[in-house]
Amino acid sequence: MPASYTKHRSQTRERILEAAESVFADNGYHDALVDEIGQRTSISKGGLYFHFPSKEDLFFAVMDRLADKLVTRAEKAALNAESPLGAAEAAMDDVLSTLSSQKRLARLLITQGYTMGNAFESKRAEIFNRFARVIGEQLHAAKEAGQIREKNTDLASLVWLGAMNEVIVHWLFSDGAPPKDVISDLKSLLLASVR
Amino acid sequence: MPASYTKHRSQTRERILEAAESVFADNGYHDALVDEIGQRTSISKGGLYFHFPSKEDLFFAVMDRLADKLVTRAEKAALNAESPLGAAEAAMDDVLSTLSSQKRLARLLITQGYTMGNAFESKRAEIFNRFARVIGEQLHAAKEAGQIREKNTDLASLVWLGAMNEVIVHWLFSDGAPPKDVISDLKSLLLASVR
DNA sequence: AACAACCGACTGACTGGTCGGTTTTGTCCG
DNA sequence: CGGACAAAACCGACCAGTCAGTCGGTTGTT
Repeated sequence: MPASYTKHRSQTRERILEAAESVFADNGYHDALVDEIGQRTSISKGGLYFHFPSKEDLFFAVMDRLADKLVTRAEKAALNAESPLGAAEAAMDDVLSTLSSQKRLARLLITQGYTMGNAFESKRAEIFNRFARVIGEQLHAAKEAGQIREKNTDLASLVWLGAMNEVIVHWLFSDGAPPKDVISDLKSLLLASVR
Repeated sequence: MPASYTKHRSQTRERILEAAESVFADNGYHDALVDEIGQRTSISKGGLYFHFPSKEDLFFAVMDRLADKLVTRAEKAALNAESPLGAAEAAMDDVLSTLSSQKRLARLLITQGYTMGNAFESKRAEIFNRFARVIGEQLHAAKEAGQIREKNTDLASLVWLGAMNEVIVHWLFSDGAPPKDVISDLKSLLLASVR
């Protein structure tokens, strides 16, 4: 296979992922039509199936890509903090700010996968564990540094994540305030929980 | 319509709801088959549709019934506490204990509805708001009583609920500890968050 | 008789995935 | 350079399974 193929190949893959993200975000896994992804990319169904073996694979690829982007951003934000606890705050702050301006992606990340059925559970766990680890590592470091007194940092990171998740869901489903508007209140609640 | 009809009618309705709960819990809304609910009740599909106008209506009826049971239990548990904050704890405790022994129902309540697609969002919001209100009212009372210093009790109840939710999901998807095993640690975390 | 309750074969819309064929791209060699 | 060959990339009509909901008919109750 000539080298120049691979370049074009990955460009097309990216184009498909982009369109698929959009279609999945709007309709959820189940109600998303492969044909619609085809239309938005101007690639026929057969062409799509040349690049991805199944709708399910395509969806997982979309989710992994999205999680990568968000986790990478959050980790970078955490680097600029001067203390472990500050880093945990910064990561949280970054995720909530980012999603606040992209409601569709927030929906995709948090709820649209469930429409797939039970097969989604492990993928959801995988993705949320990645986020939990980012928070959890910082909380653990904060404990080592004597910055907080909470011992069960794994549980604490679950609590933080759950709180973030619920705030987002409330925004999505009940027209609650955008997450970024409650970041400051949320921070003091969660900081108080571990100190 | 003779009176004796209504009695038998509501019995049958109950039988259907029971079976439907089981089938929806195992398979999620989308993958659940109306025919299977028929088999488990020994009522044909046509008979089912005599009692419920659609699969969707049946599902919502199941969810409402489940939420009723849990909320009622939780409210009763809250009554025995001697302080508002104690009542909030008791409600949380009760829900987590109850669900710990009924993994299938926990799944149904927390994730299986999503498989329905976007139409589920408002029902999810409705149900979670009921739980949030139970917690929120107690936290509000606790604030009035000077028992806690947190002002934003609505946000706090969202945080509590989100934390509970995430603990349950972690148990469901990642074989984490059953919620009842972390109740005590969770309590101290959440109490610390508002005090 | 009148109406509730129930039956279950059938329909019709839906859609993921396939596959035989076509077009495009890159390579090799005279 | 050009033209022949192969592989990649793409096409889209079609297939096959699925399943909620329907409806004409039957049974049971008052």
